[in-house]
Amino acid sequence: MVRTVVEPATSDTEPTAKGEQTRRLIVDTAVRLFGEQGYDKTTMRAIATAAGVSVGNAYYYFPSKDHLVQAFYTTVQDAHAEACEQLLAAPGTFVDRLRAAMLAGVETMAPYHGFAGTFFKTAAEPGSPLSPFSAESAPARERSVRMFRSVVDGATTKIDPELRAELPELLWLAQMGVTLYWVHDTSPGQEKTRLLVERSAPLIDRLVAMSRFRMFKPVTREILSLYRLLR
Amino acid sequence: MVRTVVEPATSDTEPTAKGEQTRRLIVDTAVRLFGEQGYDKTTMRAIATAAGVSVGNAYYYFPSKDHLVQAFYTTVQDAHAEACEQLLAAPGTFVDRLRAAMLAGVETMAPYHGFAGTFFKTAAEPGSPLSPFSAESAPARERSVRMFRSVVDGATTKIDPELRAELPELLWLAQMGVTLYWVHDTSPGQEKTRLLVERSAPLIDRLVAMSRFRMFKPVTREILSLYRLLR
DNA sequence: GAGCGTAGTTGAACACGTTCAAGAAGGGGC
DNA sequence: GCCCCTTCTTGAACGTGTTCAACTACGCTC
Repeated sequence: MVRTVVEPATSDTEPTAKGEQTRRLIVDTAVRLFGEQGYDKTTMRAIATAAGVSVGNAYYYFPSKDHLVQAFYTTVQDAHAEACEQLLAAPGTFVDRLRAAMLAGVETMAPYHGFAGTFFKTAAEPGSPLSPFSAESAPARERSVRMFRSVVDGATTKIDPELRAELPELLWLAQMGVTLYWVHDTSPGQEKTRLLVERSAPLIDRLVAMSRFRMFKPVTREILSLYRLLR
Repeated sequence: MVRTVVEPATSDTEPTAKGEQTRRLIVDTAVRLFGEQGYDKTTMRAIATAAGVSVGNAYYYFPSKDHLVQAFYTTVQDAHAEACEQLLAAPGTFVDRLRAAMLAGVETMAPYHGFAGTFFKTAAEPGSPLSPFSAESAPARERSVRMFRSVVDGATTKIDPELRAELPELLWLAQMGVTLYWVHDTSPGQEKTRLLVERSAPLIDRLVAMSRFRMFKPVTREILSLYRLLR
């Protein structure tokens, strides 16, 4: 029996060899073109041509152009997570770790600010797979939350245990807010967003610290309970 | 060919009589169709046909389909402002007025929840005239802020003067947040959004009340200063 | 009235995202 | 070899938002 180069391909990551290859080819080409010339300028025909396949073939693998952007989105997010891993290796104060993580996010996205808006547009649509709240985004979202959990867990600062459990998700939400601001930030080099991070990190730190005092318990509880109810 | 009968329509706000009339005709038709069948289903050709004009004519008055949606948006916002005027006529506690105003907003938007998402999509784009932060939206935004100022001014509750000045804008921002949640809210009748309003109004009220205490001054100052810097 | 310039109007044409019926490639089972 | 089934691939075709050169209607001056 001749062993082919094709491995068993049970059910793990590759359904079939051939298909996965063209899929990758299309994704890579699309990601490259998105980065080079932006979302709107990059047409499905251009992607297909550059990848050496037909338009219909791209649609065999991706239901829509949006789904191709998600691949791009994932790439950026992976870069962010990777950058954070190094930054958060050593423990430190909560404020330092938070600032570092958030700043890394802004830094990672920076090259794409020009066309981020046009894909942010589709991400804002409720039903879109690109929406940060969508089921399709769940892996990326969880990865990001896990990263913020590491921010919290590696922090030497004291944090109220009840808040601590939910804090990673809340910080992720804050990061979404920063991203929202960043997308609309027209200041040169998005310096205003950097300012926002620089100053809101200590602010969040202070609020977290305050929540440990007895007199803030009711309001902290209320916020947490409301958040749990509505997410 | 059906000719619409043109009456004088003595100009009070119109630059020219004829143009303004077709403009209105197109807007009204578009708004009607948007409400009837949603954003995506309503094509520019359908609008033009229903209005009895050509496609190109619609583009003579409106640079894009998005700009037509803005007319719809303005209509809804006007309804909200009008509803609030009655609700806020008599003075009351801050929390009651805030809840009433925000709830009225949700109530006004409710009929359009089905297709709100698709137009929200374009509103989220940074450059879009539909963006709540855009120059084109300034009148609507200012009207809304003015409404929240009336919420604050008519309140019998004591409020820190420094906060009081910025509070209307912050409340408008909160309202934007509620709207953001509302758009993504898939609960029946958007009851979760109503819950959000019901419970966040007392929360905001409590935070506002707390900000009067001496020990909160620094953090309040920092928040306000950061907000002023970044808006 | 004649001429002229601006405002208003038209519909064909363009490029795009997306769909689909049709075909090609590949791989077992006999 | 042959058949059959699934996976993959194609490109023409559809409907969309948008553009544009051409045309018409109107108000103005002389």
